[in-house]
Amino acid sequence: MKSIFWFRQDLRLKDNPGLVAASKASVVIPIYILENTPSDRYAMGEASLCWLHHSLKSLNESLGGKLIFFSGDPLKILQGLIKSEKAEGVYWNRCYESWRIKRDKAIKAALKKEGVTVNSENSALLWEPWEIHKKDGTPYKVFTPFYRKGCLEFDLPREPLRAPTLHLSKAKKGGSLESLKLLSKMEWEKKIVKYWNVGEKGAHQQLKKFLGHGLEYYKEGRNFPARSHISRLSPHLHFGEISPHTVWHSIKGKGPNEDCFKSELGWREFSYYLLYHFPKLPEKNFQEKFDAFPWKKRPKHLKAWQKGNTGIPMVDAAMRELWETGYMHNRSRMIVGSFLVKNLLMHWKEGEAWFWDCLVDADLASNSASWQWVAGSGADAAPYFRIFNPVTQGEKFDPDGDYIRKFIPELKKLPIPYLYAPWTAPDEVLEKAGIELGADYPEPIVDLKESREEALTALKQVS
DNA sequence: TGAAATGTTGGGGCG
DNA sequence: ACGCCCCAACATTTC
Repeated sequence: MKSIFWFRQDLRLKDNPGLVAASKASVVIPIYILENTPSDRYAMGEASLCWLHHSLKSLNESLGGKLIFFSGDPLKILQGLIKSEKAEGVYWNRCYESWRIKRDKAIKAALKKEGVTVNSENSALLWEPWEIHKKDGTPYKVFTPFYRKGCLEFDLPREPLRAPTLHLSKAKKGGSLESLKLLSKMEWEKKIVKYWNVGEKGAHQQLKKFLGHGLEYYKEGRNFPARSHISRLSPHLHFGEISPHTVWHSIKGKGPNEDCFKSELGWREFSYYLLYHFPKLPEKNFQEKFDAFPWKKRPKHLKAWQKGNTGIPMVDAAMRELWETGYMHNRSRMIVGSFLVKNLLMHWKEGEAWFWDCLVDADLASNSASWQWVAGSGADAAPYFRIFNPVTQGEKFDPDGDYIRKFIPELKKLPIPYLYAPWTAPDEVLEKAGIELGADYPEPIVDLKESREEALTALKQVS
């Protein structure tokens, strides 16, 4: 007897409940489908496609080259395969984007009708979104009670499963990884390979590294973008190269920062939870009062923000980190988010779209929930008056200037404290550092104080 | 997981 | 020794 296992965002063998279920039932035909999406909005961005390519390559190696690739409409592809392979079951792990939930439901119904066994499992979340609710039955809208009362008191995450013993069969039809042409469009590949170790093995190595010397100072250290006290597991988690359960249980008893890091996994759950209960989260303001806000269109400033040419070093270093590595430190994400939405008064969707394209960890739930959080329009969001000062943030969280100098080499010779605000440096300091403002490095595109005042006045109206 | 303005306190210099 | 002022350091309030 043969079953199809459909890999999706669970590109791993360890702790993979769907794969375990399939392997218990029968010989397994492993496949991956590059799914068609209801609109470009949901199609993967460049960085994600690049990561996906390498992750699939690694997975295929773990499967002895037996993974077969398709692209298009999953239902048609599955129906075709079931026929040609005489398969009797289809297994997968659940995804939580609403278009996928709807689509998977339809697939399940159609296949069951044809007498096929269909089984889906949870591989991605510590708590299923529909299990957690307030006493009155409505969903939580505030993180702390969601996490403490809703999740932790509901149940503790299950132990991770071992990789199953697989009896694999290679599908006769279908294509190679190269046929998906995931790398066809851009130059990201070389960069990604340089900065990351993509795949299940890489994910576990990264976890080990974090447990070895990141977690110990996590609570404090995670605020400093130049230091390595963050897990950097987000892309691995997004693609399911490692499960949140594995991470959760691996940090048990690992010191005083354990709970702090666990609650970050909690925020990931909260984002998925919000997306599940409010499927419009990627498109609509969670708080409707923001719908009327007159966001500005300023294409030149948007471009300057995207490419890290705002003239404000902490913002530019962060944006260049993103462009260079496909990743951005969380402290930096808050700084550039606040700057775009508040100092530039541009819609959070502009930022969300750029991150979607550039981040290797781009994730519909986390990305839209977090941008709405920054903008103040989200659930349990930052209040409208919380506006980061990128100069102060730099002074506090990049005290040695390492982060700025790493990503903005033209400012290398500029001494502290002018490094955080080059426009305040005396002429002779700039000259000595070999910088001509406006030529070697831009003048700031907005005045921080004025734009702050303007944002406060404007945002006060809707709040 | 803010920043800036405003308020309070207490030590030290000085007449 | 005393009152006064200055101001850094910290606390509170406001947006």
